[in-house]
Amino acid sequence: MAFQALADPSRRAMVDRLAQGPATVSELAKPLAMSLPGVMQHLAVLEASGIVISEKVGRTRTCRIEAKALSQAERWIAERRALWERRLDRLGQFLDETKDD
Amino acid sequence: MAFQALADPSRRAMVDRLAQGPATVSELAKPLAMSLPGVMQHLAVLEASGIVISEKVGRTRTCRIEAKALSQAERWIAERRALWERRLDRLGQFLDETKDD
DNA sequence: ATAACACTTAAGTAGCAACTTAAGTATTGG
DNA sequence: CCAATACTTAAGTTGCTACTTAAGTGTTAT
Repeated sequence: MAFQALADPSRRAMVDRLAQGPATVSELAKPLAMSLPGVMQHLAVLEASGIVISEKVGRTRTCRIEAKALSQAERWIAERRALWERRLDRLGQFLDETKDD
Repeated sequence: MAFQALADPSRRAMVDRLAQGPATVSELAKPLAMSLPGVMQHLAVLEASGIVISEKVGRTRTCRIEAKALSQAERWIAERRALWERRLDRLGQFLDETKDD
């Protein structure tokens, strides 16, 4: 669900902003050429994916990044890439070892 | 565009398979409960994102992972996470340094 | 030649995703 | 109190996504 969440440019902009530190919904919305309900919907997707957590105090909701969900997505990619690159390395090694036949 | 590509479970399954090594379109399709044209469309998305490269020889098309595109997506996440975690570290440090006032 | 194989193209459809506007609910400062 | 603030809910629209089937195009084995 994390990749789904990161697939949208507006949501990536929100994550980008939150990487600098917590922000309110309005602060997230400000740079986004979009209505506030639109931002809320994106926020809901980010929260459902576990990438963002928010908490309401008084009338303002403050959002922050949950690093764990980001790590998980990061690791998914890293594992596949590592598998593939290890394969390429073995292939290269094999070619080197057999090149003077 | 990479996150968009990785957002779909069928496409992730294809990447998963390709991480083990190159495969033909039919091989990718086999475990996928989907018509071949459906698989072709997913493949097109993966290729457009740069995550997969394919080459046709004779009547078979062989697909493989392009690690560069995966690294790029991985780094996008890593950078944001690092930024956020560095922030948390600074905060923890600050709290430690001022805890005996 | 011709049949089987491995895609490929085209065209259509159902459902989802990303918005919108309008109206509503708590908080908070004056 | 009441107006402004900061979201929140509901409902509708539009466009895109993930499929499908049907009908190709080359390639290879017989």
